[in-house]
Amino acid sequence: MRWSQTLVPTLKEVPADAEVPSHRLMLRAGLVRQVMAGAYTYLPLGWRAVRKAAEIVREEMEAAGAAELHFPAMSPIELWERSGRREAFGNVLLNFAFPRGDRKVHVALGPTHEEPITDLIKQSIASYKQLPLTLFQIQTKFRNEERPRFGVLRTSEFLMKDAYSFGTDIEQLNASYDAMYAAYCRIFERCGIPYLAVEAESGPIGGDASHEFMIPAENGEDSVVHCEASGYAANLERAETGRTAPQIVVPDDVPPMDAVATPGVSTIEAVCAALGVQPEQTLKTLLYTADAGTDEERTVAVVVRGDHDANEGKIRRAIGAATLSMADEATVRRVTGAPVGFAGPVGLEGVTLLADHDAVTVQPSVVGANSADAHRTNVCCGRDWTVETTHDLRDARAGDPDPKGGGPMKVVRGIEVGHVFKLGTKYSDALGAEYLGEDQKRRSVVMGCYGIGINRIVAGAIETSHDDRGIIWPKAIAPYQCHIIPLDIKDEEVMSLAQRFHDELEAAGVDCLLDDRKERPGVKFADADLIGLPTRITIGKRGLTEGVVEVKRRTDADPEKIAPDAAVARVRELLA
RNA sequence: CGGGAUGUAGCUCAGCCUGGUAGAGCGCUACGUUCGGGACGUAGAGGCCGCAAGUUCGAAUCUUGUCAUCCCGACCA
Repeated sequence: MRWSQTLVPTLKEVPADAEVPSHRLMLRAGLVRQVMAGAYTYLPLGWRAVRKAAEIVREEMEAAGAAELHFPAMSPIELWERSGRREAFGNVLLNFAFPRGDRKVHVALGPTHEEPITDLIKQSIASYKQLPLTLFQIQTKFRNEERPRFGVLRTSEFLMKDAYSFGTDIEQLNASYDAMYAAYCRIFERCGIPYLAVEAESGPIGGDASHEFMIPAENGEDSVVHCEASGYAANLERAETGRTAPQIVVPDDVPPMDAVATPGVSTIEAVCAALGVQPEQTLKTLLYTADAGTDEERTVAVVVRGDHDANEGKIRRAIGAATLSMADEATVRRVTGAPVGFAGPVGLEGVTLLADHDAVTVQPSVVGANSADAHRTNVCCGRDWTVETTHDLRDARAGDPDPKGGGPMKVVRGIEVGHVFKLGTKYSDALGAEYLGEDQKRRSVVMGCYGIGINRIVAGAIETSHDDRGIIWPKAIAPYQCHIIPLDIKDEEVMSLAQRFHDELEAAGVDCLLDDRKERPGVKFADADLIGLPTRITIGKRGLTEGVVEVKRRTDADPEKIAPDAAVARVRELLA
């Protein structure tokens, strides 16, 4: 491809709205342009990279035994009502009605495609003999992001590969899941991006097992707890800590507990300022309502150290509740006799009281007094309040012991590029996708679902691979693999050699961008570094008089001078 | 949805406080000189100063409203 025949609007200056490196570079290198918040146009170079990533995904999906199909972006809102996800997605689900004849058609734009595909399976699968089956598609998805950000990393419209597996039982599900997991590893390896497979909560979609594939990156939106020694990796919501229940020891030199007036002081920060203590010397008591609206509804008080964050998933599992939410203000008043901000474990009644492992080692501690505008000091667990045992109830932190015993864990940021999880029968139950088993019984199909954000592969690659001059593309997803720069486009020998390199490389399957603009060398070199194609051939009059052209990788500091006849072979070697 | 900031040429920004007919650099066009890491000169093109209402003889500038974009937080199958 000649530069003059495509559109590569590179930018010398950084657009003011771009903050993260991938966003700035994608704009500067002419890969994308913003249309509105959360929606981007992919220009020729950016789109080529997306297509290359998508093709790798497609190949590996097919190699793993999945068949591609394609859904419309729109589907009837009823489908989403039947599964209960119109409600669950809320404003995230883009949906609208439009007139058709004398009636209204109400559609949703797919944020993912569990509903349409389950409906399809309901219609097409009748027997266990047709299972297992894995289908996938690469499609534009729509989600009304409340806050789009980080350029192309978080948008309201994005390209996603989603695959769904259907099986008769858990064994078939597990086999499909493992095959997808392995395919994902191959995909990210082929794309040349670093990744981490981390244990994850399966979230509102349900299911009982889930992994996220993350690109470690400073600007990632998610936190990953990781131990290199043991290989343990989990996202923050999920990460266990290797802590165990400590012995509760009451120090014998602590004076009796005392009440202090703390008018209007309702946050840990304010308590510390008012009483001159550190957050880790305080305890916070959080009130939750478990299983709201059921017979099992109850109030739960959770005590964690002042500087720690409670983890709702862990609390929910500790008490075996199906749902858990922060208690409302009325409940807090009823239980503690005080407004929000003054709860404490001392004398708290009528609630299930839970404490995190670290909470009982704060001796003495500062806690809320369960009365307005007051706190207690010199509080000791085992003396002034007590629990039978303690649990792991808080978010993991850097330095926490690894549950696999590997040693202190680190917390790193990551960009989620892929997610695999076992759905079970949530959607097949809701939408009636059943098969007839060998035993003559009808059962719901057991499903798994597996997503990859294609745009995120591209943005994530740039986020993790660039320098101060521009992008450094991994070979597999670079828009072109070789950048050919004729320095003097009016010189016939230079130009015909450039064209020859282009044609020979293309014939050999190496795609090339030939910079045929009438620009000064400095401009061409700077743009070449910005765009960051893996290899570059420079052809100049000066070199030709010495009988050489220059070949270099984007990552090389200096070019190598070689005979023109050897250039094509050299480039192919460098790309191999 | 809460908090903060910003909208002036294709891009980065000045001008606004103190109202008087719109500026710079980069980019773009033409010509000349240059020509191996973002050249120089000369001459040009390019602006409902986000939008609306108001105050005023007069608004980029003051007031009110509104829209958009970015950042932090909440949210995020």
